[in-house]
Amino acid sequence: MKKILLVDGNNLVFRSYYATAYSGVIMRNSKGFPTNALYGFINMMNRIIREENPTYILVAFDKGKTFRHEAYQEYKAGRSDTPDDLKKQFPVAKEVLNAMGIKYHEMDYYEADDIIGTLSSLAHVDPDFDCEIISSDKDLLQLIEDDVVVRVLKSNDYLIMNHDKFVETYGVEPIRMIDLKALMGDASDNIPGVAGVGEKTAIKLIQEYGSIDNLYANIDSIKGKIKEKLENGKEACYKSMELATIVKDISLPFTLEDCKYTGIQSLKLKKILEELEFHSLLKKYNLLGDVSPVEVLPVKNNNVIEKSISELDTTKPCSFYIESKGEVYSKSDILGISFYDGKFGYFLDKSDITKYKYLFEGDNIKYTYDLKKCIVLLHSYDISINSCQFDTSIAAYLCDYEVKDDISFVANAMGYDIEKFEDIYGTIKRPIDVSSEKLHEFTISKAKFIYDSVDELKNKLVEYDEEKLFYDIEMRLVNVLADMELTGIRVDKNYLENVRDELNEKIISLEKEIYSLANQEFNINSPQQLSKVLFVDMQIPYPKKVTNGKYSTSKDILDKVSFVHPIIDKILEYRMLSKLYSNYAVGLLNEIRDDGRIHTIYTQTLTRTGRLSSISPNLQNIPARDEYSRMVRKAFIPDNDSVFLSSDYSQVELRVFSSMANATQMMDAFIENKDIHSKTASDIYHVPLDEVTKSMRRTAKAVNFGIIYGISSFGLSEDLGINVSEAKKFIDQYLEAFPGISEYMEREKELAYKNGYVKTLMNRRRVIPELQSKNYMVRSSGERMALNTPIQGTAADILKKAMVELYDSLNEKKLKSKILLQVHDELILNVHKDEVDVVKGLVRDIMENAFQLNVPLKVDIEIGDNWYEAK
DNA sequence: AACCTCACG
DNA sequence: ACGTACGTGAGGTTG
Repeated sequence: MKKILLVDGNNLVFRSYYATAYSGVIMRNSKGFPTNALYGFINMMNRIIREENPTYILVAFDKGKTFRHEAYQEYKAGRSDTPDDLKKQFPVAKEVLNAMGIKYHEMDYYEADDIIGTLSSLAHVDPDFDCEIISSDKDLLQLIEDDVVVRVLKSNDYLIMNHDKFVETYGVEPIRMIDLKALMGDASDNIPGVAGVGEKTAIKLIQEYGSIDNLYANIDSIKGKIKEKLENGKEACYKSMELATIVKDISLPFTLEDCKYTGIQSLKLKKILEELEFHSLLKKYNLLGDVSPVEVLPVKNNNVIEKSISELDTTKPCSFYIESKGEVYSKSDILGISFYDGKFGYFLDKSDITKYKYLFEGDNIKYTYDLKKCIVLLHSYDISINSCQFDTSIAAYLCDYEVKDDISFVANAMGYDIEKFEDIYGTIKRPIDVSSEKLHEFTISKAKFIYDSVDELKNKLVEYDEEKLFYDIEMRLVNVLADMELTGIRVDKNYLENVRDELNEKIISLEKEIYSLANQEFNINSPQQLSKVLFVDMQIPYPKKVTNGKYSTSKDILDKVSFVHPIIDKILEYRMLSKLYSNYAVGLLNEIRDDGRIHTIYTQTLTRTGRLSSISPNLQNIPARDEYSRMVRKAFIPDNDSVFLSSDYSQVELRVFSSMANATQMMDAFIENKDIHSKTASDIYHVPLDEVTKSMRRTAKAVNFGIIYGISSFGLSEDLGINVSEAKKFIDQYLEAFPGISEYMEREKELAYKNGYVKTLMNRRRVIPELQSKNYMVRSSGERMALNTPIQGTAADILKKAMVELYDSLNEKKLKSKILLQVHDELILNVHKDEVDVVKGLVRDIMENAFQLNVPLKVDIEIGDNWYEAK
């Protein structure tokens, strides 16, 4: 069976352009020619060739001059904002395809879609051909047949849509995509659709009526608003249908057989890539040196000469990379370690690690990727790492790359070609046997990437003004976190086992009660079954409007109907206990290591705001709010002769906010050390402080939280259980009572729109592409991120800074006390009994002076014999 | 793998 | 007219 790939070239070029253009800066070569769309396009084509290894391929383009539709004028209007910088790149894209040996086609009067439609239908009738269409445009889904699939491109990966999957997703045949588009329209293709009808309604209508024609034939069976909309939009609907229909029978000057993939023409490609200054791609295609005109070159990673590890010069800077396997790194196996000195590669065999201890402990400059992991991995060999001044994973994180455990993601995002870990070693289920030769080659290619990319990342850190953040906070924090992970926290296993058994008994008896109240047995953990039992079988009224035809069984819904039937409270209790059981009793017990301690792993390069995250297990979400939390928190205990000290920042995010917004009234409250929520209540309700009621304080507290999250009246109303207009009133009163805040928020948003990113007080950056979205929801969400990130991020910066200072200070003073945990605004320390007073003073001093805001920082410190009591 | 639910800040 | 609070991780069910 032959297979032809049909690529929507226009779509790919557009996507590549807008994927990077949003950041505000368009990539250009030294002559100023825009290259951003080409870069993404070529990489994408390269990936398609690599992954699909096609024998037949065709890329279709719009000719952009004349189209079949009368609606051309409108079409053109919709696209007339195509930037010049983008238009210029199309001809070059076609040259590149030529050089890559890939056929492309464009045609007067027709769109790329029509060329693809025609070829797919040719492939469909030809028994020798299967067909795969590649695009992110859902319009093309109408072409799906049993032997025609569409690879729908998503932001980072893709989804294969075949006939069955389409039917499953939309509940109608693929050809009905036309009818759906005719109803719901498509802004990006300038298809109007029926005003007021969205995806949900469209799907429902077509599922019910089968087609547009049948829908209008039976228009009288529809009631209300929808009927009105359909009648008003009838003309637009039929017009849209015409626009949405892809032509499948144009006459093409070539056949499927003519679309053979012929492979790269090296010289041609080299010339174009050089002109574009795509050095990484030249490297990828191995086109750097002399290229013979006939040779079709394979893509190769690494042609570094490997020398014996004993020859590595320990006085020169070098990069190293530890290749390791295993899901949780501190428990994982080292496969080998590579070095690269700018010229040669070296490989250190696992069995020789101890012998070459000096390579890590010398004071020459070193670079690596995920230094914390390296420290933890080498700790068991009794090796420490000195003078590692640059961690690529952290630098890339600060430069807003998406950082994963697998180095290949960052490397490929930066234009280097490193194969994915999985592609080399397979998965746990299906491991691939890797020869020693390959292991050396792959591992060295990673060390080489680290070495080669240092300058580029350093420059970016300078450009973004993040050097201090990088060197003085994040790089120093690596050592602190490594130490915390290695130290771990002691857990009373026996006690926790008792808790587990106790919970189990309670759960079993609750289960019985619930079954008898419901008069049936079912899986309480299944939201689907539970909603049926409650809202269908037992007829408990659903307290909210039903969305998507589904009942939610979440806590806030159940809370609202708890008075209706005693089963509700039982279910809520069951839920709480089973969560406690599986997540915090069994879950934590499974994480206790042989040393009787739990060693969480902190991820320093994950969150979009600068916070840490904690995994395997997550020790940042141990219950704290209700009485049950006592049971779990009591299981965490200090070492012998020690106590826990917990120190948490009081209202740090609000303090940061008031300082950044220069909200003087709120700042005064902090300066005068007043209860902030009561003070807020007093100001928005215009009553004296001593007349603030509990309910007023609760409302004020909710609004304060809302401010931090980037307030919306809907969100506040949900939180307070009031209606939206009341919530809006509170917000208005708040903004009136605290002059400056509203202006501050507008300023922040404006800046975010202008720059495309926001910054914390320590210059941590977050790019917010959502702000460019045409979708109101997505854009508003972006605005909330723009408001929240500087606050949450600055608070994170502050605690990180305090951590490195405290860590150094404890070491310098030779104190035995150690930082064990970080939970976003608090630290938990194991403090030796002799050191309690001095450490308490030290912690307070360092945390409260970690950063100079326009208001004081304040910490609350508690001491206890377990985590519960220290809180 | 995606979704729901719920634990934390 | 949209359909929502910000940032996380984990376990369970379901497709």
